Amino acid sequence: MTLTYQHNARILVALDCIIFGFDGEALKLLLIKRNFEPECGKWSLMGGFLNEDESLEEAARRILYNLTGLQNNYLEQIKTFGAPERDPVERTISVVYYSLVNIADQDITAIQAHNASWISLDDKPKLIFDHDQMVEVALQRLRYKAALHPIGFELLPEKFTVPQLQKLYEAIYNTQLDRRNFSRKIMGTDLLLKTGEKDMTSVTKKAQLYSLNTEKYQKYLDGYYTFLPELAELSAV
Amino acid sequence: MTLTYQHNARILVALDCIIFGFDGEALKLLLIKRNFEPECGKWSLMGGFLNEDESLEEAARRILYNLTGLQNNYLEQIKTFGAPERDPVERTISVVYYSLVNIADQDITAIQAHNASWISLDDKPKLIFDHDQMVEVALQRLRYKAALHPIGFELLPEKFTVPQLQKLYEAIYNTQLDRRNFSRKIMGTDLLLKTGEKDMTSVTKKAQLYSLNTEKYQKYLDGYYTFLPELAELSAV
DNA sequence: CCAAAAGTGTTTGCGCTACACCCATGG
DNA sequence: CCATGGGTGTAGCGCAAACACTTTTGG
Repeated sequence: MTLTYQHNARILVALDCIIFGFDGEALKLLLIKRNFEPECGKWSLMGGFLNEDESLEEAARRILYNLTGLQNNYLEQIKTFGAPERDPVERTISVVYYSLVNIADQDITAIQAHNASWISLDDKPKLIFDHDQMVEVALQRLRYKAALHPIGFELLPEKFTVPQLQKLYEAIYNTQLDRRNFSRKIMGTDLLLKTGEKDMTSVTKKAQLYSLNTEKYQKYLDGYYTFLPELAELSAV
Repeated sequence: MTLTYQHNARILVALDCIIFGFDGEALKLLLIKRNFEPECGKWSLMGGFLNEDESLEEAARRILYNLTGLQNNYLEQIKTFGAPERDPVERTISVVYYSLVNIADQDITAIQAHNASWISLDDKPKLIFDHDQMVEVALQRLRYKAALHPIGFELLPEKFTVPQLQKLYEAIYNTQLDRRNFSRKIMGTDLLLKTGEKDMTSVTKKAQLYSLNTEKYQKYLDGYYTFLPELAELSAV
């Protein structure tokens, strides 16, 4: 006799992705204006269902790739939502991931085909089902993580300036930082490599362009570092 | 026509619980020596399947209650495991929770009925499926969380001494701490209330018994606090 | 009176914060 | 030469780490 788990419920497993981006000014979300049922016409996260033969992370990457054309982004599982009535169509649990992408790398055609747009966190519309709650948890997690690990870089282009990095952190934590202290702290990590180039888009003094020291970056990711102490308390869980 | 998600796969959803306890000396896990299939005779975490009408947390609490007779413990979702072949019987994803319990409160009859025992982390046997990995992630998470939030108290009895609390932290992080600095740091939080009683089990000087200031405790849980700076780097993620 | 563990005090130094000042660029 | 924004330096303070000493208890 072959062993089975006969009498237990089989349930739909969905995945939803919170996709963060940064345009130099504000922290943004890639959201979908649904042109399909259910809740057609309303805003939601990008999602999909788990297939029989793929892992959760594979499914999340597939969904992300379909929407943005991007692969190998920073992707992290956050939490699984499973309230019985969360999807009115049928009992569905949803495994939620968040990803960090460099807006400049996106595939605009793919995004438009899905009827998606980048929307500032401040302008976020109400989303369907429990997606608002998912965004809330994702933002909390991003703040928590970015205060202790240098994942912010994932949102920037290859080459970036220190003031750009600062703007990013200010957007994530919705706060103001001291230019001098920020610069010293970041420089102290040895995470930045001088490229020798300067940011020519600026009108006044051109800032140095840096690239990420990927070797050190890996070490900082594996380890733990009070990246921005002043931000720690803003990242309460 | 009613809307359905017809063509997508329905999948078994399991829950597995990592149950941490502390006996005054070592950090322990409540593990099951399986007397049922599959993998009968081997060690595993306590688990079960999600029912149609319950939420994930409800299911986790049900499983925890069945094994220990305990309710209202500290319980937190960690991660969902979903590799296609993780359960050889049938495709199953597993939502993993960890809980902190006071060993003294357990229901011994229930535990024995499930063929479960408390086992020190150091003596942990190999577990079935991907359960070893789950424990690994749970321990990481406990360390990460306990360095920034005072959840350690959940593992202790109502009344406890400062040296007991210190022993607990030393067990969690597998390290030695300075008595003087530890005491000062903990006292500075105003989390402890003097009971006036003393620990009579000790042979030499009897230590003060304290209880938890639950009001302040809630605030510390909601917020963020570098509880034990020296431990922060041990809690890398 | 001694050993073992609990409790209190003190110094030192590093790192965060809050500032002031100089440099580069375009108009 | 002036406005804007980038880059570097410095003083003060608070907290954590590394210590020594006293107190309580049982034998």
